[in-house]
Amino acid sequence: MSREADYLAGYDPSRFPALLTTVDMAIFCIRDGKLHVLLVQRASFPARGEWTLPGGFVDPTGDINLEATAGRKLTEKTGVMTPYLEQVCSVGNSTRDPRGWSITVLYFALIDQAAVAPGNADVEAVQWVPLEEALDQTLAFDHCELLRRATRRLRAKARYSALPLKLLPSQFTLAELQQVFEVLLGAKLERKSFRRRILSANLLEETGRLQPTSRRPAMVYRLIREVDEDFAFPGLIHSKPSEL
Amino acid sequence: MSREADYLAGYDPSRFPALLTTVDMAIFCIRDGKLHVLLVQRASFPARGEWTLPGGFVDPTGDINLEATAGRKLTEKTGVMTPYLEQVCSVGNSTRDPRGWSITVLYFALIDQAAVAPGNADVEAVQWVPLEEALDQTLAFDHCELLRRATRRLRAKARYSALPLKLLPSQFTLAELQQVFEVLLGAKLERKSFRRRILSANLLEETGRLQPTSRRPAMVYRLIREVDEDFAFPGLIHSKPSEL
DNA sequence: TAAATAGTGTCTCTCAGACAGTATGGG
DNA sequence: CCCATACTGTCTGAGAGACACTATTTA
Repeated sequence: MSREADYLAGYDPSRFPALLTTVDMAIFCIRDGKLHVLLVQRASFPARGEWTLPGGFVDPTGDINLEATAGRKLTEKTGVMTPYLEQVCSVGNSTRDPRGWSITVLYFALIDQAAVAPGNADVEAVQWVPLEEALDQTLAFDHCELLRRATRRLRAKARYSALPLKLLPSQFTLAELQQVFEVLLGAKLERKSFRRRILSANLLEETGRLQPTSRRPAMVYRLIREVDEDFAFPGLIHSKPSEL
Repeated sequence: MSREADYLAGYDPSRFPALLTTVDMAIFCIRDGKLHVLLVQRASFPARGEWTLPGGFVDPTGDINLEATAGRKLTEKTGVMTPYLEQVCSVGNSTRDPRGWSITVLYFALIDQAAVAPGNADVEAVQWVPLEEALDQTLAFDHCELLRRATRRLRAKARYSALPLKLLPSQFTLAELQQVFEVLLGAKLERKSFRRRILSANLLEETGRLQPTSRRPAMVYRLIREVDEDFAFPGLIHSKPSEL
C-alpha cells in the first residue's frame, strides 16, 4: 500500500494531453404561455459576440462536483438557488471547440419565471428567448444541437413524468399545470383525463381558493411530496408525441 | 476575425488545471439465463489488483469523440465491433479518484454473449460476473455506484422499450425474447400479453422454424427495422418495477 | 342573465392480465 | 399415448378519450 502512496505522490496529471472540460446549461422557464430558454452573449474569444447557452469551465478548486458547477452557473445568471437540475448528456469531440478536444456536460434546469432575479438579465448580455427562436438562430459552437437534446429530453419527460411541475411556483391551479403540459407537449390535453391522472397520482393536495383570473375561481394545489428524477405516472405517455 | 485567429494561435490549454477524463463501461450480456457484466482487474496503480468496470482515458489524439473511446474499450475487451452503446451519465468530483478531480463518462453496452471473442477473456484479467455478485463485491473507485446507475437505466428501459433485443443474436424465438425481458425486469410476464405487445409493434418478422430445444419447435423471428435509443412501445411500462 | 371558466358524470374503446383451451413436437 | 412447450381465444377490469352536463364567478 505504501507503493500506491508513492505512486500517487509522484503522479503528475499534467503529463496527459489537456482536455477542455465545461458545463453548459439549458435553463427553461415559461413566459407568456411559451417555453423560453436563457441565452448569453459571449464577451470574449472564441465566438465573441455570438449567443450561446450559459456555461463555463469546471473549476477544480471551487466546485466539489459537476452539479455544483452547473448550480453555480445557474445562480450567476438567474439568482435562482434551488431549481430542478438534471444532467442530459455529455458531448466530447475534437471539432466542437476551436481550442481543441473538448467535453461539455449538458444540464437542463427548470425554474419558475417569477423566481428569477430581474436585475441581472438586463445588466449582462443575457436574455430569455422563445425556444423556437433560439433553435432557429445560429448559436455558437454546437449549442444548437445541445439545446435540441435538452429540449427533446424535457419534452419526452413531459409525456410520463410530473416534471413540468418544476416550471410553476409552489402553488398553482390545475388549469395552469395543464397549460404547462400542453406547452411542452405541443398538444391540447383532455381536461377530464388530465385531472384524473394528476389527482390519482397522490402528488397534490388542495389549499384554499384562487384569484379570479377571469371568471370562476379555481382550487389552488400544492405539491405533497417531492418529485424526483425517476418519478413516473402511467398515462401521459399515450399522448401523441409533439412535433420536433 | 483575425483577432479570433490571433487568440486561438496563442491559446494554451495547459494553463488550466488538468482534469482526469475517462470513459467507463458497463458491458452486459445474458449467460445461463442471468444478466452478467464484464469486470477487469487493474494491472497498475491506483487500486492495483482490484476489480473495476472496463474503461480508460480519452485519447485526444486517437479518439474522434467520446463514443469512439467507448467503442475502442469495448472492442479491446470483447472483440465485439457493433454493439448497442448508450451513454448513461457523467460523474465528476474531487473524491472519486485519488489522483485528483476526475470525470468519467459512463456508457453501457448490450451484446450477444455468443458474439464475444472467447480468447481474450481468459488471457487478460477479465471476467463475466453475474450482476448481483458484481454489485455485492467491492469494486474500486466509485464503480459500484456507476454499475448501479447503468443497471437502473437498463432496467428502466426494459419497461418501455425494445432495447433487450440487443442482448440476443439476430435470430431468436419469442420465448427467448420474453425470457430476456423477464431477467431484466425481475418478474414473470404474461405470455399472451407479451406476444401481443411485441408483435403489434411491427418490429419483428417471421423466418422458418427452430431447433426443438425441448418439445414443440418455436417460430424464429428477426428484427425488421433498427431499434434506436428513443423507440418505445406502450405497455410494458405498466409492469411492476423490479427490485433494486 | 349572459359569458366564461372550473369542475363532474358517464359512455365507449382500447388494451393488459388472466387463464383455459388447442397445436405440435419428442420420448 | 403422455408430456412439455408453443401458441390462441376470449373474458374481464382498469383507465384514457370524448363530450355533455353542472357550478360559480364577473360584468
